[in-house]
Parts: sequence; C-alpha cells; structure tokens
Amino acid sequence: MADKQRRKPGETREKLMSAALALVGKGRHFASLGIREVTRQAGVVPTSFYRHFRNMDDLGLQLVDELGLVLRRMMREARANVLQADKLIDESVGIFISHARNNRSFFMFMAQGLAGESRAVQDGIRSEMRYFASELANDLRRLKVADHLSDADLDMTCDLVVRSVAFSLTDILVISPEDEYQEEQVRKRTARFLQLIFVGAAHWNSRPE
Amino acid sequence: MADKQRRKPGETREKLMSAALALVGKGRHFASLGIREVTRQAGVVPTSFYRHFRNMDDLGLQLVDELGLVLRRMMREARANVLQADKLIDESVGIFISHARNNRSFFMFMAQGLAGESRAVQDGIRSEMRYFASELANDLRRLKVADHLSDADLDMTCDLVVRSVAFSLTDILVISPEDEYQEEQVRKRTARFLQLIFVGAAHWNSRPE
DNA sequence: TACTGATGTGTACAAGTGTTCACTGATGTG
DNA sequence: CACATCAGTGAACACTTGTACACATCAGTA
Repeated sequence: MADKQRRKPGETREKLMSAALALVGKGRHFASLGIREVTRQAGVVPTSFYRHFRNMDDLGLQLVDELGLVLRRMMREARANVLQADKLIDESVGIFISHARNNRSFFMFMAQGLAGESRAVQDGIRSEMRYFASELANDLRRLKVADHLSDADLDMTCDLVVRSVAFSLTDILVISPEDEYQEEQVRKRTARFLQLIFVGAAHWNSRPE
Repeated sequence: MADKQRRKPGETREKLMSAALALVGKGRHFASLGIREVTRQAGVVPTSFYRHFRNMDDLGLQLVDELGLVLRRMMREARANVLQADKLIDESVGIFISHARNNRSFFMFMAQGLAGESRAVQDGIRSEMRYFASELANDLRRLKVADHLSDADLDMTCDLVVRSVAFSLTDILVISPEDEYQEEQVRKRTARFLQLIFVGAAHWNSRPE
C-alpha cells in the first residue's frame, strides 16, 4: 500500500461518523449499531475506531454536535428567506422539509436520539431543540408579531412549535423520499398545525387562564 | 425437575414480553435487545423463544398490541373521570401522566418505537395514535365543545393534541420517577400546550384561510 | 390407550462481537 | 537530523450471538 496515511487528519473520523449515519439512513437504529459494523461500512479496520471515539455513545455525542451545525444552517436559511411575516409559516415549513429531505440520515438520527438509549445524546438533542425554540422566540420578538405575549408565554408557544415540527419528522421520514404527494400532505398538515398554534397565541391573553 | 411444564399455556410468552419490557424500562433500547438477552432476563432457555415469536420484531409487534390495551384502559378512565368540560384538560393530562408513571416501560417502548427500526412496529404505534385522536374527536363532538369546527378541523386539532401529549412522554420519561417537582412542571407545561391549542381551535374559523 | 401437537429442555456450531497488543509509516517540532 | 506523536494496520483473545437439531413432557382427542 503506497498511500496508507496520505490522508488529511480527521478523515477517518469523518468516515466513521458518515458510516454510522449511512447505516441509520438505511433504516437501522443507532442503538443497534456495533463498532465493527460501523468500521466495516467505513472501510476501516476495527481498531481505528478507538483512535477517535471511546465507544459508540461517544460517536453519537459528536454526531449531535454536527447535527447542531445542520440546524443552525437551516435557521440561517430560514432567516434569509422569510421576509414578510405573513408567509412565515409556509416558508419555514418548506425550508424545514427540504432540509429534512437533504439530510435525511441526520434527521433520522435526531428522531431516534430523542428516545434513544444514551442519556447524553438524548440531552444533547433536547438542548438543541431548546436553543432552536429560544432563537425562534427572539426572531418573533424582533418581527414584532405577538407583542402582546409575555416572554414566558412566547417561549412556551415557540416550544410547542418546535415540538410539533419535530414530531412531523416521524411523518416525513417514514414516507419514501420520492413520494412527493405524501410529502406535500405532511407539509400542509404541519403548516396548519402551526397556524392553529399561532391563532391560539394571538388570542392567548384574552383568555389568560 | 418435577414441574417442567406445569405452567399454564402462554406463561412463557408473557414472561418473554415482560422481560423485554423490563429491559427497556432499565434504559435499554428495544432495537438493541437480542433474543438471548431477553430469554436470559426471562429465566428461560433461548430456544423457547422460537415457540412464541419468529424474531424480536415479532415480539415488538405483539407488544404494540398490548400497548393498545393500556391506552384503551387509559381512555376509559379518562372518560369516566372527566365530567365537566372545563376541567377536561387538567384531568386528562393528570390521568395520562399517572398512567405513564404506572406503565413506564410500556410508554418508553412506545416512545422508542415511534422512530424505531421496525417499520411494522412504527406503523402500529402510529395507528394507535390515530385511533386515539379520532376517539378524542368523537368525545369532543359528543360534549358539544368546538361545535363551530368542521370535522376535518376537529380531527386536525385532536391530532395535534395527541402529538403534543405524546411528545411530553419524552419529558416524563427522562425525569426520575420520584422527582415529583419536575413531574409537576411537565404536567403544567403539557396542560398549557393543550390550552393554547384549544384557544386556537376556538378562534379557528374566524381566520379560516 | 395410543397418537398428536404444543411447549419446554440441553447441546452444538459457525459467525460476529468488543477490546488489547505490538507494529509501521507519516508529520511536525526541538 | 533525531525524536515524539498521531493515525493507520493485522493478529489474537475470550465471549456472545442467532439458530438448528434431537429429545422430553404435558394436554387433549379419537
């Protein structure tokens, strides 16, 4: 072998993470993956695994970090594209679904991790969701929609929004990626969910408890 | 051994299902369980497994059926206890949380199965949720709340309600069963989610779009 | 009573598992 | 240049895994 280590540093690490993600994308559950299986998929010898991760949970944790990047990219795109507040929901749902389509494995990993067996991964994903919700609340404050809501109520609303969208993940991920009709159904339904929530938020203080 | 088969029929089957559930309750993910592991936990020889199930997915499917029974029992209790419509939300959320507490493993299995690796189990759980939502819609129709909503809109609302409650599972199941304070927090938050949704539903037709 | 099917047991085996060890070549630093 | 570190390799280990097979015991039935 002439070029055994001619690779740039961290390449194997990424190959391993991609391999795990690829297996998840093929329908496997992350919790059922083994070290040997992942290294095999990555085309790497099993011992290499330990050069980068202590165990599978560790790899999962680092995947959560990368997931955070994906989510931030998505948020940035949403901020850039949502100009008028009246199209906010439809645009955002559309962006979310297209990201879910383009990063299928990542979002599958996220859906799995929410009820996964590693507590640390679970907490990581939940924390990403909280961050996302709080950023959404900030954006809404900036856009001056829902000015009548208290901070706590706005936070709650955004939390519910993020949860509803996250649950839609389980809808998107079970339909095949080519089935555009069903994807459109999910898109519409998710958008209506959010509309319902925002109607509720609009009338919230008029019936505070 | 005097009493090798003195057991009533189906006992081993139940022991195996309980064993799998027990392992899930201990924090393991169902997808990572093996046949030998389950039989070991059940105190049964590995070969016995095949007398009742073809593989672990099969066992999972039968667990979904039992999960259906648990949910129906919960629904019955809710119907018996919710007398006035104004206490509907708080009562129902309370009943849900107490069931989640008393059947922790079952609900963990449910939360896991939603993004699990067996498509059949996934579909089974989703179908249970749809059934639950449609029953809820029927109840609300009977109670004459939300008379102004079309059938489709009421269905959507109930769908969102069921999803929100289901998502709260991931909140309940990560906190330790003794932590009553945090449990109370989850209870309150879930109830407020539902209130928000119902406020939205109450004003829905005024902004049908 | 003899037969049949369901349910249980023990043994066996090939394949796969996580992890350790000693070794090798490349890379960057004094 | 010498040297330490990093990131790769293959061989070996002790176990675990899913599954097959032959056999034993019971319940019900003809």
